[in-house]
Amino acid sequence: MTEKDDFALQDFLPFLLNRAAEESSLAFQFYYKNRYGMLRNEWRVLFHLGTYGTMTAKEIGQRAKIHKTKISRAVAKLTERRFITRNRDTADRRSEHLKLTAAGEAAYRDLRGQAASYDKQLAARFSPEEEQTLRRMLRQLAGIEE
Amino acid sequence: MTEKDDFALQDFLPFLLNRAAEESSLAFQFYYKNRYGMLRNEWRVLFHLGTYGTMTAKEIGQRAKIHKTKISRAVAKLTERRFITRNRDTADRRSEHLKLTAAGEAAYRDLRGQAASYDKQLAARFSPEEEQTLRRMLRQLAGIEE
DNA sequence: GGGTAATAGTTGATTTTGTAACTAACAAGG
DNA sequence: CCTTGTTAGTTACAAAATCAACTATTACCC
Repeated sequence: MTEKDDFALQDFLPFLLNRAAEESSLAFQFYYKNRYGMLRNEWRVLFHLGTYGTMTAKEIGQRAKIHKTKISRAVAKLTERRFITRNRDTADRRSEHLKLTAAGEAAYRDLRGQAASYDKQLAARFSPEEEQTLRRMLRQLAGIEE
Repeated sequence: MTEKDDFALQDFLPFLLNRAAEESSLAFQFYYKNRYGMLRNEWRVLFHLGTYGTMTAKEIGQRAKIHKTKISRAVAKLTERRFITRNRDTADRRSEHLKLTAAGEAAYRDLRGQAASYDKQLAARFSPEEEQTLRRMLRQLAGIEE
């Protein structure tokens, strides 16, 4: 209809990235959703605490670039479900130190294993060099410092 | 805290993809939102009609993998704003053929130009070979046939 | 034909997200 | 100490996504 240009939606990086993100998230999302009733942000917070130990909401937000309201709600739900505990900092009583409970640890271990193998499966479509390049480029686009 | 494993959230492809998608969509989203008051799905529908000419809602959904309710609502809004027209198929009166109006064409042209240069800008961070590889890998992950 | 299933698209109820305003606590300068 | 500004985190309200049910039409097939 319109003049043929060499630019199509299928080539537009934001579109491609969104589609790839959605598609690749699907199978794993299914897992933590059905198995633990978690939402994406809850899984992310859980993962951070599992990986880095005790953190405050702010630190998680900075590292994962998740907005504070999302973290606040994720933390509330994870606490309610006894996956994490909150401890107010005695020096600065505005912030809280978050930490996984035993149940949280168990969920984390399970999900991390699942994530690792799923990641491997996704990456297996590419050569090791390609894979490395892909991750580097994505970090670049995501604005994540090396 | 927990045993150090070589798997971090920053390496998890679905996470990386999501972050990269979010980050890369931001600047462009600002443009079609502020300039045309469009939502992401409306811009996508517009772009499809601009690129492929007349299509039905179903066809757009299949190509872009957007759920039919999102398309239905996007189409309603685009029609209301006189960006597209709807024509019922005479043979199968369930489906409608959608087409851009002159105003829709104009918006499409503007946005496509904007998208193309934004895409170029994003890709400029990489070498031409890397860029090509990136798009191919993303198409792979997105499940878009070559 | 007449009944059942399938399809295109819409609508409504519920969840989830996004945005802004808010509370509580600390900081710093006078 | 008191005012002004900043920060950690929460909450309220609006916008959007999700999911299920719905209408209207066509297809199948006995």
